[in-house]
Amino acid sequence: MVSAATPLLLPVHVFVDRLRRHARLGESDLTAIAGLLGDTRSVAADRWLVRQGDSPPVVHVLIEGWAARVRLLADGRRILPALLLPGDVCDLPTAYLRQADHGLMTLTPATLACVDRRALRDLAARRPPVAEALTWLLASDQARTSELVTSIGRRSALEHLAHLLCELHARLLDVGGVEGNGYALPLTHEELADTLGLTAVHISRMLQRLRGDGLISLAAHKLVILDRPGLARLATFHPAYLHLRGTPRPVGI
Amino acid sequence: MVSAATPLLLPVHVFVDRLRRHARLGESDLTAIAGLLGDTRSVAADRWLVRQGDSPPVVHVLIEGWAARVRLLADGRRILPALLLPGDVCDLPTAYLRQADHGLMTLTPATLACVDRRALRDLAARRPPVAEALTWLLASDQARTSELVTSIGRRSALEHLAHLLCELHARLLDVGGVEGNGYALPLTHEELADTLGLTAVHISRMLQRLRGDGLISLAAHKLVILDRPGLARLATFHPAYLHLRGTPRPVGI
DNA sequence: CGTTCCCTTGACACCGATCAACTCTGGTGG
DNA sequence: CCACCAGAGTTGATCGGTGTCAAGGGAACG
Repeated sequence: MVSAATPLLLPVHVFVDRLRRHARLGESDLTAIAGLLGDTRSVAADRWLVRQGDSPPVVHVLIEGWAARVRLLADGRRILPALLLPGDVCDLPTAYLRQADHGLMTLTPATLACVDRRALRDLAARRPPVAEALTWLLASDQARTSELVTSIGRRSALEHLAHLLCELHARLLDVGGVEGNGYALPLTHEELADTLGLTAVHISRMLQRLRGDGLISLAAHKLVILDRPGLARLATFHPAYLHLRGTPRPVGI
Repeated sequence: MVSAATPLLLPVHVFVDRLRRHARLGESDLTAIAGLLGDTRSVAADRWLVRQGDSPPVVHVLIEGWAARVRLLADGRRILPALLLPGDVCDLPTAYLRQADHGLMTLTPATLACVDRRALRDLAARRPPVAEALTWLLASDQARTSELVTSIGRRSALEHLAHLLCELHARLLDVGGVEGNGYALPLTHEELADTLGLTAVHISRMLQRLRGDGLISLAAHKLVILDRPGLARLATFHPAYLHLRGTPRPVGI
């Protein structure tokens, strides 16, 4: 199930590899960062890694599987302000704030690396390029969140769903999680609903519309994009906001 | 009108003063930052400072007045993913990305300071505490945007509006823009609608509800919060996400 | 083989959008 | 100082998108 969700090539170094391609870091910087990524651990699906309000001493780097940032309101309403894919730093902002204003949980079985907050900040202080890379990560994270605000606030449910499917395609492409025109989409409708600010029932309806319009097929958590230009047009998807400049990694083993 | 909207004490140094209170910077760091804040300029209301897609060579720091980040969809739909108040850095993320994925415009007459992107990054490279302060700014910006996602995605129009009024109160308090229980709210209903992802007509109705419930009064762009606990309760407003640790500045001259 | 989620579909309710008319306000020029 | 006017706010009627509730079917897992 893990390997089905994330067919990655070099498990542990998705993150370092991404930095190599997108940030301006020398090999010694990369080695230093890799040195902080000590212990890797495996976690089952639907487990809390960080609770809202905690202040964990580490930053989590996702290596395999899917995770999400989670925000809860007092009465149980829930939203996932970020879906996290292999190579993503899950909670970089909280390394610089007193407490996490979002929780962090796995959505599939996952493997993670942890980086000590203090060690990371010390490394950044000693190596300006590392500090720049972290800042770049934060800035592009912010860009993604702004795009999400735009989608939730001003796109229709159908447009927003199409946009999410396009975004996931582009992000997975960058870490080698795409095969052909499709990818594994391990989320339930409820999880999709909570990332889009909608309800599971409505997700089901909108997926039926996308299927009926011949834009996608989705079964057994395998998504295939049948008409990529059409889907992108419907979503007004412009991948520039993802700031993925490097060439995508090759697919398969 | 400008001074009515932003009754500030030490115009040029709102920003430096905020860093002094919230970040761990030595006086020499602060002086170095202040040194970059050379030329200040005044801009009329409703002027573009940065167009979506541009890559301006400077970062804008708002000194007086209100501004906003603006995102536009192809068909004219608009959302303001951030309202910017005196002391805010308007577009720090774009200093680290190739292009701005949001525009930047003034909402009232405003005065701004510009900082050369390159000079800022150089300073951060030479002074780790400055780099940390920038990272802190980015992280708290991200926290605000996440809260916005929560509000747009999961709060009702009434709750969201109440939340915005609470947030503005807290943020203005931090820069000395609050008098008693009220503050100048120079936005039109349409601008409020575009920050909440709603329509101007609905803003009008929700403001009437808040007035009718005795929570606020609003006339001539002067907002008074009549029942702060009540408004915060309705909004489930918990100011922790703003990460304003320092003591608020005193009010008046 | 059974049970538990998860997905699907329908009927209906409701929140917020849209359209339209009217009022109020503040700024401008005579 | 007054008359005018454009933009902003208010209110009502109606529409539509999304939520809610409920029931049934199917797939995955023990």
